[in-house]
Amino acid sequence: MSKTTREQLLDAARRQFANKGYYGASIAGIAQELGLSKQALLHHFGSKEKLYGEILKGISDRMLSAIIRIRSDVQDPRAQLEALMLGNLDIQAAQREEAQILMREVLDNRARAEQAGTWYLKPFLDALVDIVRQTPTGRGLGQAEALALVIQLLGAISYFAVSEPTLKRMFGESAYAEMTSHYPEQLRALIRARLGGVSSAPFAGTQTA
Amino acid sequence: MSKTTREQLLDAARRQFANKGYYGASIAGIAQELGLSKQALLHHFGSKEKLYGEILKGISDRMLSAIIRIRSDVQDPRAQLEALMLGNLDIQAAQREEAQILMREVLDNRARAEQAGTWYLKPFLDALVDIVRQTPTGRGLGQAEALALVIQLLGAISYFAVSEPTLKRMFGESAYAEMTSHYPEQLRALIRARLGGVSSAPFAGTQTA
DNA sequence: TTTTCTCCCTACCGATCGGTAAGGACGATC
DNA sequence: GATCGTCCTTACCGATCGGTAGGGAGAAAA
Repeated sequence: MSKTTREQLLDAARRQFANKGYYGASIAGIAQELGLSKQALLHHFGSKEKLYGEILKGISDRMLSAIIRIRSDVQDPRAQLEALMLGNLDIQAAQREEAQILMREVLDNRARAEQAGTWYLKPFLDALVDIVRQTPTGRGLGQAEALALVIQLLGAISYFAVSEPTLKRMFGESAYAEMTSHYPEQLRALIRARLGGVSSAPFAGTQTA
Repeated sequence: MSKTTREQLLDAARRQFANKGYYGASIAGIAQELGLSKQALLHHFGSKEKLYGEILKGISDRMLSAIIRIRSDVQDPRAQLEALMLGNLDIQAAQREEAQILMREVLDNRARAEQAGTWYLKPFLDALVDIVRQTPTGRGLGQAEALALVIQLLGAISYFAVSEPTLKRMFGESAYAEMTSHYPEQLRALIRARLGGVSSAPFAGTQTA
């Protein structure tokens, strides 16, 4: 409740960038959500580009810290993957918006500030490839094959997070809710089918014998 | 070489809509690609919305006819899935652009002409769910669970098609090319791991015993 | 030759975009 | 009380957007 204007603006901006994209969202529209003029927004962030950059940085920071935390908390690489996929890239409101922003970033391929949108994805992908190649299935794979597998898994979860509004409209609220309730288990099934099952509970952090 | 102006405009429009999105692409920019003015484009299509609609319709027609063709040509449902995923949603230039457009359509969630972007996706998804529920693995799944599985598979391939420019920039042309060469086999591995292997060649259309 | 149709042009319109300029309200500091 | 920085305002700017109005070139039809 005691959120600063700046934080409220960031929230509104994240929502609008996720829903309409960078060009589709206007700084006037974002500011209007709080009953402010666009110059109030410019006062806090300087320019639209800088505002967007701050949102990207927030996403990046969250992802990287999640990697570090999970890699130190969890031992089994397959459990690490499950935790990263189901935990970090979760399906909560803010997380889904972030997934949408990332998907747009990947789609747009624009040279925004020296590929600001991609430099921070690289360490995330590298870490995932690294983890995959530590699993029994992944040990036999080359770098490119492991990357292909990572992209598949990322796609499986991102696509779901991203297509929520469309799926809702297509199948109705209740059908979508039912599907959502099944999605984590289906995702776990996919990861295990492809990489081999994890011995115990996903977050247990099974010690390396 | 004897492509009509109209067809060339459609090609240019598809490319620009894929790269920049609906709002990012301008009709003046599309027409300029052929050295024409935007009124030349408006003469052929009437409005930007109608131009975009024609492109969506083209994608829709291609997808639906692929479903019909494959469902009649191939018997085994798992082989149908493989054929639809690896054949229809292929990774050629035009197909990739179509995948990008569809991804943007799914992301945007705008009410364009009574959800023009989604009505034609529905039968495609319905068909895929139908096919999945004919496989040994899918027979035990409810509608929602089967849909979740379909979204996973669609995500795995769409995400790859869509993130090509980003991946290229991140890992370099050669690494991307190597990954691309491995992708179909990795995708087949994913489908088989999740749905059970197909007895013989994927396109053989194994008769129902 | 005149008419008509196709295809494309220049010129212009209102709306909206991101951003600048200048200043008012208000609390803290001196 | 005067000064200063924070936060926000209205007013305005140039650029670009999709779309309209009207006309010119040129082939086909009369």
